[in-house]
Amino acid sequence: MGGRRHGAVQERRVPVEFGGDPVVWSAWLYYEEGLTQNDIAQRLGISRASVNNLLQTARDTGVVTIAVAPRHLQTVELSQAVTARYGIAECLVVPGVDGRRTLHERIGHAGARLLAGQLRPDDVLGVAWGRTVSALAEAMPQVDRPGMSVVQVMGSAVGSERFTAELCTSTLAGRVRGRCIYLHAPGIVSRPEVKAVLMAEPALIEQFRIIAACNRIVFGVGSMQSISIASDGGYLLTAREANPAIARGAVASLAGRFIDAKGRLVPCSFDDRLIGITPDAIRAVPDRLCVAAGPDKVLPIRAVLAGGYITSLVTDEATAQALLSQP
Amino acid sequence: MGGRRHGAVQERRVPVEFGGDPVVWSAWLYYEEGLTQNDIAQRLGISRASVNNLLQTARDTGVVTIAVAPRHLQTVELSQAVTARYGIAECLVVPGVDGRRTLHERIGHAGARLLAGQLRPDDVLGVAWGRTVSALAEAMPQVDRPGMSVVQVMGSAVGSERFTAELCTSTLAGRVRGRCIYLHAPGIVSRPEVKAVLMAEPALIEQFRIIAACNRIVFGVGSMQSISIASDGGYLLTAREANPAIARGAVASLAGRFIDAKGRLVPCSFDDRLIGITPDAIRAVPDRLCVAAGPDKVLPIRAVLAGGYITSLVTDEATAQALLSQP
DNA sequence: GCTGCGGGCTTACAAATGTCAAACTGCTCT
DNA sequence: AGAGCAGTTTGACATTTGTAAGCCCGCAGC
Repeated sequence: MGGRRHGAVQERRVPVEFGGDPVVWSAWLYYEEGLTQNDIAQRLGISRASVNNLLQTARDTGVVTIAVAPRHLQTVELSQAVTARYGIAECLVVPGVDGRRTLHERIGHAGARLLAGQLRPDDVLGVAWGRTVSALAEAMPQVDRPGMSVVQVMGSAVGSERFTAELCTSTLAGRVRGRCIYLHAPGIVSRPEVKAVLMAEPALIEQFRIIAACNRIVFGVGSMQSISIASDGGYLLTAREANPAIARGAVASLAGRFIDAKGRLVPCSFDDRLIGITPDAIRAVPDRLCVAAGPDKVLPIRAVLAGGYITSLVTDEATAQALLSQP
Repeated sequence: MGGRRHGAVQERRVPVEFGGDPVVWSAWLYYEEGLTQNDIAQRLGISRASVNNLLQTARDTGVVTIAVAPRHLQTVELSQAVTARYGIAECLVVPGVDGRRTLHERIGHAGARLLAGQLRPDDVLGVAWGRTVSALAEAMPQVDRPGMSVVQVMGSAVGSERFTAELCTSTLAGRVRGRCIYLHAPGIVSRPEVKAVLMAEPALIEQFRIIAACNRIVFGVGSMQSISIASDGGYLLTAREANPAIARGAVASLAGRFIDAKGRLVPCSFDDRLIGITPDAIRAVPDRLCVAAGPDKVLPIRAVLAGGYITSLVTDEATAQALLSQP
């Protein structure tokens, strides 16, 4: 009632002269002019709660950007130590907190920030598959890069719908408002012959041509322990198939392929049934961002670092520390 | 005491592993992880007030960036109307508020934001002189553009120390961490011969070569009413010198020269005693940002718009409205 | 060794902000 | 016309944040 009367008494809410989007106005008045939400509410003839909502919207839609410059995070000692020791271009180490967000979400968030700062207008960005990559896509701020292409680099899973390769790709493409290019093929097929047939398809040949043109790629890395989880999703492999690889030294899975502690490919029975980017092709991409953290990821991360698959790493405090303790 | 005892009892917070700058750390936890200042204080083992201070520092030093995307401000109808009607590339209209900041400060602030978003690594930025330009320089956020040059395009005044051309230039150069290039000459000299002598100096020839190389320029615009003010500063002209020009239709001063309502140069007795960029040279710069607002600036802004001296305009609500009302 | 001084940290308080259930709008459908 | 409904907006409240006066500590001078 107070509000109603107030409004009725005199002012034309959002009056004629009030030229535009109240979201933009309030964002400006609040973040740039330093007015309080109260002042703004009065000016606009709406309640303070509404102003609060407008500001929320402004943040959500990217009208205002609040960001910690990633280069400052890199000044943290841990980051620099990792960068120096493993000879990569950059490393982001996020603080280990025990809030309600999962580790994946926090790493993904940081990765998104880093990525957002790096994207150039005409980038061709390859996107792999995984829980952390998915979190990264979700956390990606809205940035306009209409000239960009976002490319799915691993075939699709059949199982769970929440972390599919397509979803990672399309979410990310949406956030940058770029072109979204799917890989229309299963991630793993039943027989090598099927793969051979598919790979001969013009559509797939074209797709792999685009994949080879990526100048940037985002991926996670799997531990051998998580293979069983992956198989739950019906995606990749059963532990039965993985065991022989483990026996031959495999410590990590990178885009579905196994590598050993030195980063060397461990050839496997199912390699010729996988459809997706190869580790060698990853290494050919100029900027290669790996997002991964957790105790079980320490060895895998070491492996991809050793293999030279990474130029940028996003991880957390504990994992970084483990990476730095004696091999 | 709570705090003291607590700290003494057991833990080294901010432990060895705490790799870095508490400013960066708290900024990340607060702005990216969404923890409250309380949570952070606990984690870091300091008081919440200190965390608040750290965050303040983080904002001041540019560790976190909070910005309203200028392109959203442009969506405000007024901006669009001005852009359409006068055929310029962009126009920023800031809300008219009656806070404690002056009009100059608010316009300068907005201009700074716009400029910050436009600057490219190798820009050569020309800087004129004026109250609003000065405010722009002060409000400029810290951005690293080490490859940039910032060039003074008008000779120096003798009078007041607060708004000198050198100060505008050097402040701006400092904010972008670019090279600062002064114009070592008076803005106006006593006799044409003096100007001729100066302009033959190799140092000045070089300077004007650099000025001609600007790909971007920032300037204000003077009204004929403000001439008397300018003369107070001992800078430009006396009303006595200006009057004949007014009689011949001058409505605005642009970098010391007078122009009429159509934007045409009004030749004056003192033109050959002014040292600085010419209006024609301004028009040769690709990106030309004009910052100006106020009732007395409406005619002058119309004039520079008519003359095609502007590609980007920053002004306020009232001025934009006046610009849009029938000529 | 005592005393006075400056910087930074803290405590306590006042102001500003976020949240949520309830009220209100502008619709559509009967 | 009236009821029902989805999406906003609002007022009240609990939490979070900003701030300023005071405290503590290390240091220089006596």
